[in-house]
Amino acid sequence: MTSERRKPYPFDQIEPKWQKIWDERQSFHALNPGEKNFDSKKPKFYVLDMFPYPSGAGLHVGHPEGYTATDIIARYKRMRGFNVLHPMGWDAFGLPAEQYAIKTGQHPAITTRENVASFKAQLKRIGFSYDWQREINTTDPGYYKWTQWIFLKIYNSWFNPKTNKAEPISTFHGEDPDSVRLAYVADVAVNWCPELGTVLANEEVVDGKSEVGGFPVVRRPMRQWMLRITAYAERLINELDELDWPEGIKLLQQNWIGRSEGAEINFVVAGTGGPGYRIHVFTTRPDTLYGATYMVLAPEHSLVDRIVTEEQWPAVREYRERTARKSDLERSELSKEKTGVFTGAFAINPANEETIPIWIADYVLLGYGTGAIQAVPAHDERDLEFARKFDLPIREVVKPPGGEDPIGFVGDGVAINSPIIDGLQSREAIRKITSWLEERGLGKRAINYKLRDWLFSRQRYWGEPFPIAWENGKHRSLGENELPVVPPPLEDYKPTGTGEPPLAKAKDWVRYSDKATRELNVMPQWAGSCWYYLRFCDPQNKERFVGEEAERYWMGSSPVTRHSSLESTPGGVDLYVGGTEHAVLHLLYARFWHKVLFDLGYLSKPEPFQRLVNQGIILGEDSQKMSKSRGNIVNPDDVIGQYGADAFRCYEMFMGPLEQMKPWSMHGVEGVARFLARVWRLIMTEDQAGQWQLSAALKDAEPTKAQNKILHATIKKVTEDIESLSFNTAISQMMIFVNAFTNAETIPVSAMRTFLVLLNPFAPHISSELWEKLKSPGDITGQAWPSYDQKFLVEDEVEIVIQVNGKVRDRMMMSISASDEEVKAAVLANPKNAELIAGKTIRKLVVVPKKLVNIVVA
RNA sequence: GCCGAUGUGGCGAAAUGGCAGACGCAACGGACUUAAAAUCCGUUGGGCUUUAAACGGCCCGUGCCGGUUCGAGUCCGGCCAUCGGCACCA
Repeated sequence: MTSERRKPYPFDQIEPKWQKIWDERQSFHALNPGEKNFDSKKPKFYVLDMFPYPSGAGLHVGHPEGYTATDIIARYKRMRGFNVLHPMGWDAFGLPAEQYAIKTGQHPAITTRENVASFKAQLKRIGFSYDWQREINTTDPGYYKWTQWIFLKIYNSWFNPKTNKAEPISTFHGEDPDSVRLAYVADVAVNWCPELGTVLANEEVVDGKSEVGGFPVVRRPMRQWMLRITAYAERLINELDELDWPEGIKLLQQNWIGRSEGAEINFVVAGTGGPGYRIHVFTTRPDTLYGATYMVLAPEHSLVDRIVTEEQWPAVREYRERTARKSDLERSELSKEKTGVFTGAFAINPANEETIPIWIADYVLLGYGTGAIQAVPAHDERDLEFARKFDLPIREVVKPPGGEDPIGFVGDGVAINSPIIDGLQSREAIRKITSWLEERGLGKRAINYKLRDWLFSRQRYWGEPFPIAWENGKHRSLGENELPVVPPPLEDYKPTGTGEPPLAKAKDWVRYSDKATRELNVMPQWAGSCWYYLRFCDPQNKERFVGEEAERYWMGSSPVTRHSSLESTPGGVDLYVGGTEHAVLHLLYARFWHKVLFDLGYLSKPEPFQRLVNQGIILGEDSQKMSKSRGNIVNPDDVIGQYGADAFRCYEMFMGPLEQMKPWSMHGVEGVARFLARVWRLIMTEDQAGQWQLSAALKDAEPTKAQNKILHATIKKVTEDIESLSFNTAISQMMIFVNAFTNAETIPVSAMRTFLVLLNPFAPHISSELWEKLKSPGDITGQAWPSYDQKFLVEDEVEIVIQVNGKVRDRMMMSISASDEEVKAAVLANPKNAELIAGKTIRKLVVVPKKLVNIVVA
């Protein structure tokens, strides 16, 4: 015999069998409204996974964690009578395929096709109930045609501040529509990564290095496409309120958007007076205006050139060049020590007409606020550090409430040395000085956001080309009838190294017409994932990015979930599960696109995802992050080969709470596999010849009272636990059920059938097979979810715990119907208790009905 | 530095303010077996104690310190540790 271990039950036969049946019957295909046999009486449920990038490395055990959770929900909801949309697809544009193409010359489309095929095979092997007829791929021209189409909608829109929403550009009546488009071109200092030969978004840069590959990143001005996501900052914050997302994720987005309320104040450059010589600063603390003893402009600020004095020019020029050369990494590394240079110019403080020096320093960022600040060293840590280093004056203008040292105090207190607002609390002082400034035209109330516009172009090959042509230095959109814009075939995918995109190499393709050339940049990987959940509703539609009726149905209101108190929820997808790594980027970008399309009237809801759940990371057996270098990666194929897909699924869920980070354990898989084998042997026994036969203990008998109790307790617990995504405890309860029936002389078939239905979402293969073996009617996936009967759960008697001063001393059985008074009397009559409380005074007697009595004595 | 999450046996974990450790793993003991695997049954937080042995009895125990309460893993205040996010955002 080889070392091949005998399988505890024949999962290696039944799992492929049922997967094939589901495929052939298309058991999980969801019909759209208007299709034949569509049942409009059923409520809808849209349960979505974050679709994967099909990498060459294949699936690891982290992917199927969330996928298993959603699959359980999908199967459960179907049994509860919902029309369930549960799709899967591929986020297949992106760097790895392109890098691979550079190395091997193989077209990314080929690698992508191969990787998708192996990912799909792996997912099918786990038995997920995806509707594969709805499979989509972001690199499919039939898909990215609509990604480009949405870009055109964004390009041809502007954000009308009066209506607070996006409108077609034709409704804009200003001089230059190009200045307000939601997609625009700007020369911006971008994160240029020489190694990758491309520009990266802020979010793709970690600690001054590229997130992919860890290469150094430097700042460099380039002409780039930007999306005006900042126009939506307010709505992106406010409309989080009614979403059922983890509070932590909402907070992450709020902080990312970073709303600050304050004032914009105008300073005039001394000795000039012209309107072109005003410095606008943003501050959250206008009440400290009297404490401003100098000003700082960002080194790149446009006013610097015009105000620097003759003798300061060399120093300023030298400083600017030095900061421009700094990479992000250097800027943050050197941030401990403040640097800066005096411009030689002075400004006038509008509050007291005082003349204060103007400096430049790289601790003031061009991209935030107005790129200029009033420096109040007494009440701002950074200004204080700077003032101390360069020996600038420090003036206290806020008195701390607790009598702390006012120097460096940044909290709220009472205004001092500030004639207009002296004696006022900070909050009140802010209000007063802001109106004072407003009345005199010296400033105004203002709100600022940390959020920047979205850098939307990449100098790469493997992405969606822009549907844009250039003529005489001006951009214009291509017609919708020209979509999709397909990237040209290339022999050489390598970056040009100059910052010019690889598409420049396709000379014929680039020439759009005699006069016009094509845009050479491609879109970032986020583009395809910004709207894929919409395409799933109607993936084959050739006329529209999503059919109106399909969108209204799947992205519309579903019966109110318990997580929301609202009549109608703002989000369309009922449950979205994925990793926290997308907490800000993908989820913010998708919300932004969704809102634009909603404003333009293409969608029925203002938010894409009503309920979001983040699955926790799965660590290796050594409790370390899984990684190639640690050699602790667990491959699902190995686990399934040894224990079966059902055991794999159940273990993924049994490990612990879904949201929690937890380590993998092969022993744990074994335990769950044993549980499934026990389920099998509850119904099947092996005869002399080694054949599986129906167990002799199976009878068409009524369950005993005890059996009914545990059966109904299991129905109750499993149902409630699935609803709350507490899959681990649902499985525990099913284990308790199986333990109770193991060794039972009589196993009622009816109880087993009910149990198999409960088990089905978790372990669909074994439950399907046993359902069939029991000659049960129909297919198990078409069964109705069982409900429990309270009458089986109630007992005649309950155990009452007796405590003395909070400590358990005894327990006794009491009738369920006993009144508090009867319980008290019985407890006091109990001889053992009498002994315990002998010689003491009873101070109090606490009775918790059906549970406990606490005798408080002294 | 700021924000957030987490902290319970040897391990993964469970517990509407009411018996801490369900369920699983590991370990140990037993049954079955020529033997092993598999399977089934049992023990298993720590300490003390009664007893010939067993049953039992008592005390301590949910990161640390304090509070509220008849009663706290759970609520409140303060700390510590680990992980994640942000980080010159004026």
